[in-house]
Amino acid sequence: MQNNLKMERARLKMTQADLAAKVGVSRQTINAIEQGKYGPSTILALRLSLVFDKSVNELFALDEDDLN
Amino acid sequence: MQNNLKMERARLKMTQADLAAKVGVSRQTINAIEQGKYGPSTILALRLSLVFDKSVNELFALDEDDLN
DNA sequence: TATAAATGTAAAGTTTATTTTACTTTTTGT
DNA sequence: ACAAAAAGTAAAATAAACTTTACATTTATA
Repeated sequence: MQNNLKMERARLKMTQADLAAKVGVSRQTINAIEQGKYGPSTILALRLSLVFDKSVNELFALDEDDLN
Repeated sequence: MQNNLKMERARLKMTQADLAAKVGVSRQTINAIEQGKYGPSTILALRLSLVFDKSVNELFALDEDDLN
């Protein structure tokens, strides 16, 4: 799964810690997701959607591996 | 977290087993999500988004409990 | 260029998502 | 009404998300 978190976060000039606090997870979780180590829960994706004012589909996309 | 899976699935006249097969999870997972027992991963939410041709934000919504 | 802030990373632990098996209840079709 | 299909449920197991602590590296700034 791909994502624009790093870009969107830069757009809002937020640090990983800022974002983590805003969506209620640890800084490491944000970091891991940005590094593509794993994907978020849908609840977290929706919270990020709120913060960035972008749909989950705009923030996250399936890549080849995820398409079946 | 709330969702319209049951509705959307009805719209496409699919059974829980059909849907499960199409998105690559077990029938019980679809059932549990429809019953609100837990939320899906973002990967699964995106796959459901594909099947129903609806955005993740249209399919799933945060409720009071999830808003902080 | 030194220091602070931000980011990356890793291991061990907890919680939540998902599977499998199996059974019960409800709905649909004849 | 009966049989078959679909949906609901539950327990035990595994996998994935997330936390905490701790430290190393990179980037920004005085």
